[in-house]
Amino acid sequence: MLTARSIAREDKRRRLLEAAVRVFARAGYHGSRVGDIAEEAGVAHGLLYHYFSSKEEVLRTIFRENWGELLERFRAVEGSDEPADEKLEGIAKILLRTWRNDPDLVTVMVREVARSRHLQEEVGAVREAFAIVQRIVEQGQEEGLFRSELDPRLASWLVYGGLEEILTGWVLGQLPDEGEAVARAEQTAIQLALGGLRAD
Amino acid sequence: MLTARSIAREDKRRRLLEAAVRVFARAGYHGSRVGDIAEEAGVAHGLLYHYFSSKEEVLRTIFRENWGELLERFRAVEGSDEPADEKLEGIAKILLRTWRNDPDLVTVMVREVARSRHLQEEVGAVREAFAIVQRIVEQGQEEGLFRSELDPRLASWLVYGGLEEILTGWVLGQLPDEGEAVARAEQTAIQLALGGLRAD
Amino acid sequence: MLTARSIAREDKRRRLLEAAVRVFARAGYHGSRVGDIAEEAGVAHGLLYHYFSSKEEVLRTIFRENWGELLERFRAVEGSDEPADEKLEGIAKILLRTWRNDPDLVTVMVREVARSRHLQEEVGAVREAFAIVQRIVEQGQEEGLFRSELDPRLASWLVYGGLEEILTGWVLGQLPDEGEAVARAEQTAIQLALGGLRAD
Amino acid sequence: MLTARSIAREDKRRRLLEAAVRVFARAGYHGSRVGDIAEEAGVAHGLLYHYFSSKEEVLRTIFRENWGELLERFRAVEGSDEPADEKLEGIAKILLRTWRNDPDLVTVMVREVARSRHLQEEVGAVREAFAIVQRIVEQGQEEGLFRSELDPRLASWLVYGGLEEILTGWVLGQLPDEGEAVARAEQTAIQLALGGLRAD
DNA sequence: GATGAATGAGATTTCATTCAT
DNA sequence: AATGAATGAAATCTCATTCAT
Repeated sequence: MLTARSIAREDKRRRLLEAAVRVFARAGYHGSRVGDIAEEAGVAHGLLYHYFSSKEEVLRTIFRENWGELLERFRAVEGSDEPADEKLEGIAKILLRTWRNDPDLVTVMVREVARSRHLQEEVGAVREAFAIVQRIVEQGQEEGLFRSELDPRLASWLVYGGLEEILTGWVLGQLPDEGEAVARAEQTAIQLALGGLRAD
Repeated sequence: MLTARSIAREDKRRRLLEAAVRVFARAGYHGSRVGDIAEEAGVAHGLLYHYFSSKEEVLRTIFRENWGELLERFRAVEGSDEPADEKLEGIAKILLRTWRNDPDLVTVMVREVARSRHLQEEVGAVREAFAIVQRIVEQGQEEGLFRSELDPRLASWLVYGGLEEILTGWVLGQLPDEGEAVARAEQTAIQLALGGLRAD
Repeated sequence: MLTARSIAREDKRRRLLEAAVRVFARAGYHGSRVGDIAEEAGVAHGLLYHYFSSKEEVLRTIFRENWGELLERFRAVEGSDEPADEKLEGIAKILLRTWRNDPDLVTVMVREVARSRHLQEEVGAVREAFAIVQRIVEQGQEEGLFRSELDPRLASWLVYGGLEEILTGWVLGQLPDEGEAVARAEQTAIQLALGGLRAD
Repeated sequence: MLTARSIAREDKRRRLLEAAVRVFARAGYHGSRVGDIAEEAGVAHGLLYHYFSSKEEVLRTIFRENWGELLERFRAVEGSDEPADEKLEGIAKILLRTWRNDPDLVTVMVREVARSRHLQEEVGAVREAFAIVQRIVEQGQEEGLFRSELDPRLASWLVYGGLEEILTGWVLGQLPDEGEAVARAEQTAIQLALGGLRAD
């Protein structure tokens, strides 16, 4: 039941998570104090422990909730009845457009989560994204669209890694990211990946 | 001059650096204490401060010395008189073969350095690697080997990111890495990248 | 007046106190959280503050109410017209039988109250018990039953301490406490004390 | 080897332990902060963790080192070739004289250790003291000095408890403790215990 | 150079208590 | 009365760094 109180509760929790994203993006996980997050959220730091068991649990939650959402969208693409190349294009667009949508979140995901030791247990959830790309590659090979001699698993890592590196370039401020540039990055990524995968 | 003393000195320094690589690989930068490094090196922890100004300086040194070596080899490839596709192949092989050569070092580079906040100042050195790949791509375009409509800078990030992701897969224990598998990864990476870049 | 409301009120208060005894016995005063007590009582922890001003006040209340009851029974023994040795026997039985009656309460009294700093102000109430024993000893000396050269105050502490140590042995699980054993402890305590006090 | 450094080291450790005894005696274990102990010892609080793994470990060490010493003396009495009554007298004197010798230490032992949950694991060491008293009682029974119908285990708890209660009275400031009073307490305790144990 | 005792800033976490609902 | 969200003081413990020996 959505009482006024349960709504308020959900609200504070959400505010803490969003504050944590901003703070982690700005100063990094290790450079952020629990008190910084609370201050950013406008609450006492003790409250954070009402909603999360630890600072690490906050990071884990950020990952879980947002990665889950991303996976949903990946799954939707996979489940569509498009040909494999269009699906891959869809994946690339979803991933790259997260940047404009929420740069802080992408920053945290790229810098604090992707290769972190804090979320080793969540590795399964990350693997799922690779598995989707891999299945799309396999589908493309079956359709005769993609070269069948390529190992689809390795290919999925290579393609995904390329996309993630673009995000990293934006996060590090090393690649231009205005609207135009984002579109060009999308195009380039898609052309390169599909060109590499495509059967002649 | 290499006196016995200066050699001994160099020796301890090196032992500390190598110990740090092992310890950082095992427990991460933040999970490692200065005392752990010293213990691994078999010296008292105070000694570390004779050779390095701080724990961070140790990480920075690891990066600098090893990245410099890698860059040397990249430059050698770039400077050779091979066609662009063979140069790119060379780069890929150098990068991927570092894994078998020194997994701990790769682990530290991938997990603690690549996207870290600790080495923002060293970003220039990383950029240099991208620049080399980018120039090779440009060379390929001039030679008519590679498609000229691709943005060479973005392409270099995409290609490099794919390679780094393979290393990450190995670091995380998610991709197989016995000799055979490494060779296949090389082949797949090269085929995919060149396939994507190649002009028809 | 005992309205339905005042009864309900009394009921919650009592439930909290009984819950506190169980929780303190299990985890100790410092190891117990106010929330644990409330949970054990099946109420929200905020409610505890309607009935008690603090966590310490809960402990104090446990002591006061139960020690008062014990004192009543001691006073009844003292006020009887039995000879001193039988009175002392009565005291010992009352004290030792509290264990079978309410082990949790005894545990709290022995571990959290008897030597605690939280109840320094209640020291007078404890002293009263010693005074009763002391007066019984003095009575015995006057009656010629007990040796008159013994300091009755010290004797009362020694006797009382012996009894409390038996309780402690039970609390710590170091002395057997099935029915038979309790009876034997009573007998031994009485024989030893009276043997020591008795004039030849 | 006793280098100047190892002596200094032992010195600081000892100073910390002695400071802890004073601070615990004054404010209780829970009322004392690690910083208070360090301040009393005249060192930085971090140093405490050089020598002890935790605040609790400090208390444990206080107990262990001092209780061990006491046990030694108990064992010496037990091992002597005196009759049982004189041995018991010896035990009583040792125990009661600890008060004048180191009131703070006795305070800590009585209030923070004896019935505490912090040192449950050390219970074996405490049991050893009871076992010694018990064996003396048994010896007395065999020698025909003590009444054989008394359970020697219970008797040892009763006797020991009486002595501990005298210490408690001193700790709580409820019993007089000048030289004269201590001597009288000794006499009374011994007369009462031996009177109770003695065969007619 | 080498050691490791000593320092102390700092960070997370706990939890009694308050108070708006 | 009853709830439990919110507060924030407080305390333990960690560990990079310094420095006397």
